[in-house]
Amino acid sequence: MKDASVSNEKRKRLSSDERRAEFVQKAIEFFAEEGFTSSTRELAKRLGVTQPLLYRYFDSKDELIAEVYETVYVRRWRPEWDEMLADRSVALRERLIDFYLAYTEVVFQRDWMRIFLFAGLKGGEINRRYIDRVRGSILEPIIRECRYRNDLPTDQVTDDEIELAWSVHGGIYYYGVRTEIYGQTPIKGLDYVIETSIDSLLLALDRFHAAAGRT
Amino acid sequence: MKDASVSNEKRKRLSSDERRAEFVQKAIEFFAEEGFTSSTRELAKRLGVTQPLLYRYFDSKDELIAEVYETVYVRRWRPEWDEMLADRSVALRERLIDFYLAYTEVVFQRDWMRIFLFAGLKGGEINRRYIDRVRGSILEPIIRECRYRNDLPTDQVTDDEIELAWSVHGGIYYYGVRTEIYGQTPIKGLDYVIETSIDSLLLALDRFHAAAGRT
DNA sequence: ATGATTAGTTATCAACTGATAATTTGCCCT
DNA sequence: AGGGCAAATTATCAGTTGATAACTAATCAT
Repeated sequence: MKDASVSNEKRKRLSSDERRAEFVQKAIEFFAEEGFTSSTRELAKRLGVTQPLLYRYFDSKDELIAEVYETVYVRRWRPEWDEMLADRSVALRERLIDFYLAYTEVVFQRDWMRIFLFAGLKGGEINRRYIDRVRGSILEPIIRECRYRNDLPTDQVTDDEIELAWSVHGGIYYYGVRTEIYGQTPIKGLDYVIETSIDSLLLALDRFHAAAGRT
Repeated sequence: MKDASVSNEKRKRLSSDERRAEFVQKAIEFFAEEGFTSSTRELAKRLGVTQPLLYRYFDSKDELIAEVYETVYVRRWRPEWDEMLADRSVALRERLIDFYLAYTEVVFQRDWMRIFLFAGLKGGEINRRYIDRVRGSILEPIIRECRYRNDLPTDQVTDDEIELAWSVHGGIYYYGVRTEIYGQTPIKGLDYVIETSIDSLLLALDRFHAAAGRT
C-alpha cells in the first residue's frame, strides 16, 4: 500500500530543519481550512509524505498544533507596531490609520483568522493571552496617545476609554471576519472602514475627555 | 454492555414529539460546547439514551445538525424587531438602543455565539444568509430611519452608510464574542457599550449626511 | 566504496466513528 | 388481561483515528 509520493519520483530526503518548517507551514494552511479535528493522515497526504513521518518530528498531534499556534500568533506579531503607535512625529489620526493598515495586513489573512477562531472555540489560554496583548499593546497605547493630545495624564487610562477603543477595534476586526470568514465581497474598501472608524474613535474620545474635563 | 441510564431507573418512554424536541435542544447545547465534529455517542450519553436511538429520530448526523441550525437561527429571530426599528413614536436614539438591547439579549448567549462560529468555520450557506438578513432587516432599516430624521430620501441607502452601520454593529457584536467566547469578564456593562456605539453611529451619520447635503 | 546514521516507508494496533439490523420492553387500547 | 405497536436497547459493521514498531533506503563522513 503506497501512501505518499503519487508520482514515481525517487524518495526525497530533506534535512530535519527544512522538513519541520515545511510541516508546520503546511499544517497552518491545513488546520486553518479543515479545523484541528481533521486527521493527521489527511495532512500527511497534502504534504506528500506518509502519516507516521509526522511523528518523527512531533511527539503528538497536540504538539504540532502548539507549534502552529506559536508560529501564527507569536511570530506574526510585529514589534514595530509599538513604535508606530508611539511615534509622535506623525499626526495622531494618520498614525492610527497607518497602524491599523499595518495591523490588518497581517491579521486579515484567511489562515490567521480561521486559526484564531478555531483556537478560540477550543478553549485554551492562547486567545485570552492574545486578547490581553491587544489590550496592553494596542488599545492602551492608543488611549494614552489620545490623552496626550488632549492634555490629560497618560497614566490614568480608564475602563470607559478602553471599552470605547474595544468597540472601534471590534468594528474593524469584524470587517475582516466578514470578508475572510464569510467570504463577503467587501462593499467598501478596508481603507474607508479604518478611516471612518478612527475618526469615530477620536471624536468619541474628544467628547469623553471634554466631559471629563468639565467634572 | 449497558450504555444509557446510569441509575437503575426503569427505561422511560417518551412520545415521539417530546423526544425529538428534547434531542434537538440538548444537541444545541452539546454541539455548541464540543463542536459539530463531536460524536453522536457522546451526545447520546449526555441525553441518557443509547446512540442508535438518535437514528430513529434523525436519518443522519447531518440532518440533526440541520435541525440545530434551524432552531437556533430561524426560531430565535424575533419578528417584533422590525417593528421596534420602525416605530417612529420613539425617539431614534432610544429606539436603536432598545433594539440592540433586545437583539443582544437573544444573540449574546454562549450557545448561539458558539453555534454561529462553528457553522461559519464549516462553510455552508447558513451564515451568509444570516449576514444578508442582518443587513436587510437591521442595518438598512437603521440607515433609513437616520435618513428620515435628516430629511433625506429613505430609498437611497448607500454602501458607505451600510459600511458605517456594519462597523458599529461589529463593535457591539465583538463585545459578545469577548464575553461569551473568550470569557472576558466585562469591564463595562453592555448598556454602556450599546449607548456609546449608537451615539457614535448617529454622530457619524449626521456628519456624513451633512457632507452629502453640501455636495 | 562502504558502513553508520537517519529520513522515510510499510504494517499494524486499539480505540472511536456513523450507521444498520435484530432484539427487547414499555405503554395504550380493547 | 393480553395483544400489538412503537420506543429503546444490544450487537455489530466497516471505515477512520492517533500512535508505535519494524523495516528500507538515501545521504554523509571517512
